[in-house]
Amino acid sequence: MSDNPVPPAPFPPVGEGKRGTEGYLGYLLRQAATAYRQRVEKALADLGVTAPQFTVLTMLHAYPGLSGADLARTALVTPQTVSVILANLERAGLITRTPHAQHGRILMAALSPAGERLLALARARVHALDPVLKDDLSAPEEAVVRRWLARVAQMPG
Amino acid sequence: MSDNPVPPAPFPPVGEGKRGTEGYLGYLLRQAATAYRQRVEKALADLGVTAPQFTVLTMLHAYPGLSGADLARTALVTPQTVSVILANLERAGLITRTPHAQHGRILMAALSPAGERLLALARARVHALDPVLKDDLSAPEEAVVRRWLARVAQMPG
DNA sequence: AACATAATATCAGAGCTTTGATATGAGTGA
DNA sequence: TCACTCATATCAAAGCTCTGATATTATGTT
Repeated sequence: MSDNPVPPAPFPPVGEGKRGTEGYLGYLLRQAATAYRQRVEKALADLGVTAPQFTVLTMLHAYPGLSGADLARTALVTPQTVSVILANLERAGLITRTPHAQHGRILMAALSPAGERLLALARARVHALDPVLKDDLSAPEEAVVRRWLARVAQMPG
Repeated sequence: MSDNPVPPAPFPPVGEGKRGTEGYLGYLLRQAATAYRQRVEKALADLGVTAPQFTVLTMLHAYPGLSGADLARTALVTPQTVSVILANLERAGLITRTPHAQHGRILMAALSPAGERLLALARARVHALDPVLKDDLSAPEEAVVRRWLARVAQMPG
């Protein structure tokens, strides 16, 4: 057995040591965001809307008339990415796009009535996840987490 | 002007109110992870390796011989996703895959010499980002953030 | 031994995301 | 006016990610 060419593949413990709180901050951030994104996708799945679509719908509800470029800057993604999401939302009849009055090139997006209805359902599902996300953080602890997340999001690319 | 069919598109302030520390925790988490992922991709771009590939290479360096299913569970993604990443890594000559001695179906992955060399370069780049990520957190604050991220990552899907 | 169950791997399709390239429109300056 | 620059939008290709389906291999049950 000792000269078996195939090593026994030591199994990494989950949530301990480098796989837990001792790991790299970036690794932890990625794992947490991945887990949360999947919970959001799961909650929205039967509504036929994806997490990125929900993000765009939410932004358009808060700020009707945003252009694709505006949305891209706000969501920290490229204009090309937003273009794909907007195309899918428009095909689903959830948004409308109208040319800007003065600026001929700009397309202003806004929720359709169907989009508003769907967003109301989606918001309830996603917001129900936030208390779980809050875990057992105390108020000062939550403030620390919020401040850190906001700073990381705003760091220069 | 008041009956202009095109509203003036109020511009959302960046980093304030709902777009800052007062926003939903889930929104903040997504924004922070997106911003960090893009910084990682930027740092790795000229090495020809992506962030997900770096993650898999790192795991295989720490635990040689992991199967695709093992990697999927560790990285919190589906086996199909890992399958795509492994195919690209193998095509690039960065990993090798050998059948398990007993378990005929399992393919054990490990870094090739080229993969080890590339990972060493990539690690230096990515690890250089961690101090920046640490921002100006005090030791107790960092502990709070780490504990929260680890918990969110381990919450049931 | 035969069947059922579970784990592993992969194919197919859809959507998200990036970089790079292209076209259009607005504004500025020679 | 013409050219230059900038912003907006989109196409194309590559990679990541998901759900759903399929094939193969072990294992456990009868």
